[in-house]
Order: sequence, then structure tokens, then C-alpha cells
Amino acid sequence: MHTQQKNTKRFDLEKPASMDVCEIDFFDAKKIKILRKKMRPASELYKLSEVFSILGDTTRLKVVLALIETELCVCDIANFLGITKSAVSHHLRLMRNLRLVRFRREGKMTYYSLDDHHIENLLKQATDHIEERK
Amino acid sequence: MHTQQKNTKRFDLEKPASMDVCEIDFFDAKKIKILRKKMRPASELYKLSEVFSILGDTTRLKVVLALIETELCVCDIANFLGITKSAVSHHLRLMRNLRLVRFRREGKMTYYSLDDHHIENLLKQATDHIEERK
DNA sequence: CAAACAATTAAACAACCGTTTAACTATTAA
DNA sequence: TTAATAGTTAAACGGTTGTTTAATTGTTTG
Repeated sequence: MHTQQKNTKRFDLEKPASMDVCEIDFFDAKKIKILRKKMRPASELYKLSEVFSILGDTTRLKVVLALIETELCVCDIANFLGITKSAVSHHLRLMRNLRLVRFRREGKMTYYSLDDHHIENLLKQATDHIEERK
Repeated sequence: MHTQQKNTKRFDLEKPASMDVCEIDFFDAKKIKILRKKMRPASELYKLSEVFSILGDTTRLKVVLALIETELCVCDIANFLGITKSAVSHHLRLMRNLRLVRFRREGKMTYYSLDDHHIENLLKQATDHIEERK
């Protein structure tokens, strides 16, 4: 029924065959035009993907969850995770760039803590999702 | 001050040097013990990372945002994104596995739609985070 | 039945990512 | 100043990931 709706025109694509993108298929041109208009700008999509990518790694998730509890120095985190300080430093740099963590220096030590309250909400929502159906 | 707190003992690590994990460093043993106890189980961390990873890709983000607006068949999505149906199918399989999308068959077509209300909240929280400081 | 076609799957490949080693910077303390 | 050490950075490596091409499945229709 949906494929034959009245006010929905389906057209052939006019892309070169080399692209092999649906060139022999039909698609809902009207829907797609509207979607293209509504879609968020590429820069925003990229930033969103950066935030989700950061949390899409169990190592960094552990760092976030640990920092929810207490501030930690690089060496603490390295020991907690069982990886090198170098690896931890790389992760923290990424997380700093996205403003997920902040740090304070104290002599030789650098103490990291969470820098954003939205992160805990993100974790809550994601947890709710995975808990919903076991 | 924090490094020399009264009730916080710092010990040498006793790991083999080959691991090169902080073996010459000091760390806050008490903090870490507590953190290890509080940390969520590996299985949960993995599932969380899966959900975030899925959204950590602009292509899949576009799919989610499009499906928020309306249900779509594979060919619609392929055209909308400008990639092959095959690529779309791969992405949708991943998203199905995590219960982010559901589908219904209708003849030759397969229509996909969002399968979880938490996803929109996730996007909201992440958007709020990146908007907070420009 | 055979032809058309939406969708999935398998194989392959390039680009990206997480980690390590090693070198380097910076701070403290002897 | 020299030694020790917390942290960062650069280079390299292996594994993962997103995409494509090609083959395959399943459904509709002539």
C-alpha cells in the first residue's frame, strides 16, 4: 500500500551506472526531498558522531565511570585500567578536546575530572535502552 | 595535597616490568580498590559501547534522524545517503541487532523505523552537550 | 516458468583506531 | 645540577570498520 500511495511519485534515478547507487531502483522522491531539507548540517552531525564515538569504547567508558566517582591522575587511571600511561594520555587528550573532562595540575601530577553533566545523562539513557529488553 | 592525604596509602606496583604498566609509578591504591568494586560488569560496558559506537558514525546518525521523521525502505535510505543498498543493509543489520530499528516486510520492500524512544533522548543529550559551548 | 528487482550476504580492501615502545618535556627533590 | 618521575607526543603495528563489488535469496509479475 505504501509503495502505491497517491501523492507519492517514484522516479528513476539518473545517476551514472558506475556509482551503482540504486540506479535501477525506484525511491520515494518526495520523502527524500523533505528529509534532505530537515537534516541537520554536516558539522553538527560530525560533532555528534565524535561524542558518541568517544563513548563507544569500553576503555573510555571505564574512565568516564571512574571519573564520575572521583578525580584521578593519569597514573591512577593507567593502573585501574591495566594499560600504559601513554594510552591513557591519548584517550584523555581526545576527551579533553570534546570537553568531556577537565584537568588541574598539581606539581608533577595532573588530576582529571568530568567536565560535563550531560555525560551522565547519556549513560543513563543508554543504560535504560540496553536494560529495556534482556 | 591530594597526593599526600592521610588516609590514602600509595604503594609500588608489583607487576612484571615487561607489562610496563606504571611499574615505577605510585598510585592511589585505596581509590582504585573502591573503583574496581563499583565498576559495572564487563558485559554491560560492552553493550553500552556498542550502542554508542552505532551512533558514532555520521552515516548511521543520518539514518536515525531520517527514521525519526518517517519510515523508509532500504532503497530510499540508499538514495538519501548516496551509498549502495548493500552498505545500507549492513548498517541496518547492526542497528537491528541492537534493537535500534525494526522493520516490516511488504512484498519486495522492507520498511524500517525506529524501535526505541531512548535514542531520541540520547541525541538530545548529546546535542545539548555540543551546543553548550561553541 | 522466467524476468525483474528489493534486499541480504560474502569477500575484499583501504582507512581508521587503540595500543605499545621510545623519545621527550616538565616538575620535584637530593 | 643531576636523578627521579608524571605526563605528553611521535611513530609504528595489528585489528577493526565502512564501503564496494559480486553473488545470492526471496518476492512479484509477465
